[in-house]
Amino acid sequence: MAGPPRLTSGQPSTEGHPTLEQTSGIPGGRATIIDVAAAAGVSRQTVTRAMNGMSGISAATKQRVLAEAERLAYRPSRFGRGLVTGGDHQLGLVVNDLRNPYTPQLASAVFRLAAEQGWNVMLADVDLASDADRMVQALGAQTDVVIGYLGSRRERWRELLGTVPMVELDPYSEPQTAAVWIDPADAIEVLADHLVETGVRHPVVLDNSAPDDTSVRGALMVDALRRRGYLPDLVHGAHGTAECGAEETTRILGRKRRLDAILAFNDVMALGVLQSCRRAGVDVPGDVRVVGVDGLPLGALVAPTLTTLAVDLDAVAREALGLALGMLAGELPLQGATVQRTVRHSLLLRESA
Amino acid sequence: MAGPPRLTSGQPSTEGHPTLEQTSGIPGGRATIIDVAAAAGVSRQTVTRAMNGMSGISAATKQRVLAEAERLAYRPSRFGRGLVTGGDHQLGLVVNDLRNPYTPQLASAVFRLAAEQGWNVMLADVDLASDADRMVQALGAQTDVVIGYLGSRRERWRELLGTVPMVELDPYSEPQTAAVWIDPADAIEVLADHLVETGVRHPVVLDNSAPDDTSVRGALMVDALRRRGYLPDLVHGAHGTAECGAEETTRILGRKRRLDAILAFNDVMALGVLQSCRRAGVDVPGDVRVVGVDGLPLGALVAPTLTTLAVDLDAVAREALGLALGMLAGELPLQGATVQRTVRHSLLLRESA
DNA sequence: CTGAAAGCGCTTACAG
DNA sequence: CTGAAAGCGCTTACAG
Repeated sequence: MAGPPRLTSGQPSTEGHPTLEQTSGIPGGRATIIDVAAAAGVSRQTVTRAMNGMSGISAATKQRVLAEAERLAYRPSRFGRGLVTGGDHQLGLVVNDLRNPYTPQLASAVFRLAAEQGWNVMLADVDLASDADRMVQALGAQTDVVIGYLGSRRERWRELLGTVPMVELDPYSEPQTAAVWIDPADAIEVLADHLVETGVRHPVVLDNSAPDDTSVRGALMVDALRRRGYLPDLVHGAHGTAECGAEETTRILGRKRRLDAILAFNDVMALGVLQSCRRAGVDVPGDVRVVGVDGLPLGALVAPTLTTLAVDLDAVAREALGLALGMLAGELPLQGATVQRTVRHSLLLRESA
Repeated sequence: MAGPPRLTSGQPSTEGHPTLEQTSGIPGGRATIIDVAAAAGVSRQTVTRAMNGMSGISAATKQRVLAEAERLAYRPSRFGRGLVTGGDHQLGLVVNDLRNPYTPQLASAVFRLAAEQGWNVMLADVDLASDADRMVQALGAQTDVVIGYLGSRRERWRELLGTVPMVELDPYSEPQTAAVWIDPADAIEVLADHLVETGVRHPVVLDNSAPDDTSVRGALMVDALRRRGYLPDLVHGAHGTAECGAEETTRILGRKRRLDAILAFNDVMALGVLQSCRRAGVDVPGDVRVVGVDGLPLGALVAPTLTTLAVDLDAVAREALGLALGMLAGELPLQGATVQRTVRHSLLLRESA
């Protein structure tokens, strides 16, 4: 069995291939059904019949029409067709960075549920986008409803989306629209109790936030620990990535003597923490206990496996889609009164704590 | 700082909220610009001016129109608008399973590049989809060009996509359309040499395929090893997941005495291999060397870090988009003669081999 | 500041 | 088997 042929690679066999305009003579650039009809000497609806494999057309005519269509590189306009057929339902999903494993996990949950209901999904990754505002606006123009992470830009994006209904995921403060809260508070209490029981003395919270700021999640962790008599350190990691988690951990380990637990903002950062501990010869959970947040399957693949505050992302997707479809059906208000749902984390004990 | 409010959770405050039809009196269900114009007692283009924030409208009229629009839950049709404005460029991306970390890695590369050029991306995950065929057809109806993994269903999907140009990623055999090969052949040769140099004697290839089948990639590995005098075992894992990699490894380790290298079909399976080795007390790379394919960043987070055949997914995205845009611009043929590009893997030595 | 007219590209009845 | 007519919902000139 040989590898793929290499003759064509990097050297397309089409040098000097004439452009569409040159071959077709269509001045506007793109052929319409009128152009094809004229070229084939038939009416518009005969072209429709040929293109869509409908009945009521002779084999000869069909063949002639299809040949002209191909010659003119004719592709029916999705707008023209959608206008008359109504088109499919289209869901917009705004996410932050597909390279963070949390994102595809959420996206796949939304995607699966949407597909079951016959909805298509358009994705906007506002972290990867060169121009997030334009991207969000374009998303709104192409979709019937938008779900997603809006963060601090939500007011601006609410404007850009115009009349498109919106469901915010994990709002950072009281939302103006429909929203699904993802609430770690209960799980953090359970976790804090667990740390007490296992004899932890000097926990550190590794947040994902600017140095002068603290995330809601980080604040909840610190508060839960304080109420149990701890004096937790709060460390601000700038990026929510494994690299950042690793760097901060190396710094912490170099500085603190008596540290015996690290609560990371999310699983990905926690994986970085584990890596740093491993390299520093710090035993987890023997010397230091490590906990993440999110419940990514990934956490079960590392050694030690990662204890985490897990979210049921299928539930998040279900609630979000429920709100979105309810708004579209007119059963829920589009604006003004906000409708909210909550999905809570739960402590998933694995090996690292 | 308190957690999110819980008053509203699970108990929407909108019980008995009247439906759109009840409030608006629009029989068809959804209001159009005509309905709003009639309700506000103005013409259609005055409604357009109000909705789109255009000039040439008095504040009073604007306010009245917007109020009626909101009351009727009016949202402009994307088809009506697109027909006249032309609409945005829309790229369709067909992928296999977002939960496999390879997929978002590829998707994010495509996404970033597309966004730079002002394109939106619609995603179809044909593994998660309940009805993949319908999904692909819907994708074609909403997009200007489709890129993606088609596997063995490509002929059927080619039909479903109709006139929408298509770029196949990593075809399993000679494609009928434009395609980007992802070719591990060179890297496999380099890897095989490396295994020889490091004294490996009894390598096993852990493929992702049916028991009576072998993937191209697996076959290339076996062949490269044979040509160097090895008698490699070929194991068929059914799923290409970490779980599957782990299970098969446990089985292999239980059976084989002299195994000293495992070449996995992909990184995710290799992570399962590492996990199984760890649990069985088998040292990697001391007792067994482990290699994956894909070059996922994830492989740098585990212990030992994963040696792998890496692909430059940015290059894959670049080639694929180049072909797609070339076809749309009429610079490349849409059908018939196929245009192909190739991106090659390269050996990325980390700790596991 | 406002509206009557034309048209975007397609499909769906309806006649022949 | 084929075509003339109407219409999907919107925006873009153009007149007033």
